[in-house]
Amino acid sequence: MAVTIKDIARLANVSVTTVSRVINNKPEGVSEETRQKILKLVKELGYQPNAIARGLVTKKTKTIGLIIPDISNPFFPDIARGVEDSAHIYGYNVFLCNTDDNLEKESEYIRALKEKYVDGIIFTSSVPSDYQHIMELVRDGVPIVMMDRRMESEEIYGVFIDNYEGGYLATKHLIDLGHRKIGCITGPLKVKNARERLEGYKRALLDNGIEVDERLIFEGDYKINSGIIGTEKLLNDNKDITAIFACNDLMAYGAYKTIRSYGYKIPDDISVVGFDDILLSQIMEPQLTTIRQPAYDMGLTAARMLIKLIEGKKVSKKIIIFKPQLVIRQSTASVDEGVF
Amino acid sequence: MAVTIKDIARLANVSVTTVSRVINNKPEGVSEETRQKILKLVKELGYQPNAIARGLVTKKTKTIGLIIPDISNPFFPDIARGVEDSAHIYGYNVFLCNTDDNLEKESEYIRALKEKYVDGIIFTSSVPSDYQHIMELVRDGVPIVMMDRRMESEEIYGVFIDNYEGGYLATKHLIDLGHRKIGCITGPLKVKNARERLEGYKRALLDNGIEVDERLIFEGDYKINSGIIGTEKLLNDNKDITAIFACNDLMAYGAYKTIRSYGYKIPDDISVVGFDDILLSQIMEPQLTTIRQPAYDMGLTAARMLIKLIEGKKVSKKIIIFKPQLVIRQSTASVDEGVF
DNA sequence: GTGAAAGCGCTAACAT
DNA sequence: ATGTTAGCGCTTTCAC
Repeated sequence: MAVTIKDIARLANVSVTTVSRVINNKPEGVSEETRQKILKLVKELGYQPNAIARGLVTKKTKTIGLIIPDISNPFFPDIARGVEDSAHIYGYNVFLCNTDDNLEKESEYIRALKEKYVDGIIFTSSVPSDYQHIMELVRDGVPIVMMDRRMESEEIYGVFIDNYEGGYLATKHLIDLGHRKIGCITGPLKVKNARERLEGYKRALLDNGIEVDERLIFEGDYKINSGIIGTEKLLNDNKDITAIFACNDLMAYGAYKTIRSYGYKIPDDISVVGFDDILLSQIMEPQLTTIRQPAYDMGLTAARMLIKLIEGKKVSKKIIIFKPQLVIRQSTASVDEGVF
Repeated sequence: MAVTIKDIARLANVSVTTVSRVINNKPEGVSEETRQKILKLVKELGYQPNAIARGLVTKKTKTIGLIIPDISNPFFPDIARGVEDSAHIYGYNVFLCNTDDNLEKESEYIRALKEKYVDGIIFTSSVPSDYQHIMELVRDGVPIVMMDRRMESEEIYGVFIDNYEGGYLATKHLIDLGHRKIGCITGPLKVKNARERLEGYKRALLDNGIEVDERLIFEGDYKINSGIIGTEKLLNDNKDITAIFACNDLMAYGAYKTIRSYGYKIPDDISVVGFDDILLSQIMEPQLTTIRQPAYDMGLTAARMLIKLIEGKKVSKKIIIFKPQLVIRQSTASVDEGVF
């Protein structure tokens, strides 16, 4: 049997109230003498407060939930690490939940997290627009912060990256290099960030007097394989294509594979730009030019925001938007004019 | 205010006991009629049991802790995913804890997890041999399962890979290809798995009549940079080296970089073998020959084992050892005899 | 400065 | 088949 507050109280000849005051560092109403006596006993007996009992009365558990699609997708570990680091600093623990973008699993996790009285939840999931269970959380007063997945509602706090600008930057970079026939392999278009990146791509084209050609757009799913297939389709349908913007690095890697198998060289024949800047992008050869998302910082920020919300502190902005950054490496080159 | 068991009881004109019986699916002692009445109310009011209150009395929280060095190290996400999947199946949630192999952080997490009354803990950490706080957990009766980090104690459950055999396989493969001067970049030797891989390397050498040459061994730390530095040292000190066994894939990648910068070709001039088989190893060029660890399965297995322990079920084996597997890709080739 | 008592929401003997 | 009661370990009024 673990030692409880009662044990300490009995041994110190004081009430549990007094012990409670000491272990919670309440400054008032305990003489230095008794405080020391209690602290001594706490140490000797290795007393650890029971967070469950405490949680039952305070309704606070110092626990948050992190809901992501899949921790083994290389984009998420950095986010998770940021969230966890932030949480740890403030004395919180984090429940890891993988939904595989499955609405049902997401609901299950939400239910479980509510039953366990987490103090708040961070969502980094890319589920379509069925936000019902999320709005329900808001209504129930559970603090939540969205990441990556933008909500329409003004009610909701979140940290995001400017996906539109990311798509724009990537495309603009290619245009500046002289490319005109630029393929785009998008994420799943039911996901908002995928639509935004695509919008950025289109706008950059338009701003530079290039028409949007639907045959140059392929809807992928952010996984390697769709990069492979998408590039095949793009290459087959557009003989004059000189560049591909893959809307994440994993698909860019898929694009590499196909481009190679067609006997083309990167970037000599085809330039490629990715999105995310995961470790992979530095390891691929040639190293991938990509749009950097500061995943770790975003995780850090989201958790900090959530905890402020939980603790009733002022949160200056409801929405924090990080700026994407173009990282130029070796997968992009200017169009060799001789080609034309 | 959330709806409680009392509310349901009142509205159903029954006692809380009866409600408790129903929501916990106790088969005995509730008429079908009242059961239905209660279930209906539960649904209507959206009643969710308070897991904190339940935990306080049952001393079970349906929660486990996962302690790893760093989720952003590419080796751990798959493990974490396996653990979480397993946990989810059995109705458990998992706390993610990153220690950075820092003993102090590990202790902090253990304390926090104990305060939160997790039902058990999985350790995948590579801290040196200060096992005191772990033995303390065992003494306290907290079920724990070790992964990757082998304990001397017979008391402790765990799932591991045969690191010795992995090291042996890697080295033997190189020897079979005709290599004689084989460098080895180890993990941090305070970590047991690092020592075991090195042992496998040495034994394979010895078994094939090759002397162990300490100048061919460099102690790294499982990070990219030590692969870079280690290879520089190895290459400088041993002009006739033809192969390198990097004790994980990240260091193998570092080795690639150095080998390239010296103007050598892989595998023509230098063969490289890694360890882990993370996604990276397929993306590197040439694709890395490596020793595969079934990380996801190991996570799955560890969590299943832990939960059996928690629930008092029979666990057939205290220690489960997975077999490593040599995955031959393109970074190894037979020694060009012309070299000699 | 300190303590008594109530109660958080639930489970589990023990009655009936 | 159902209810009464005690109590899990803690915090929190309120009183002294």
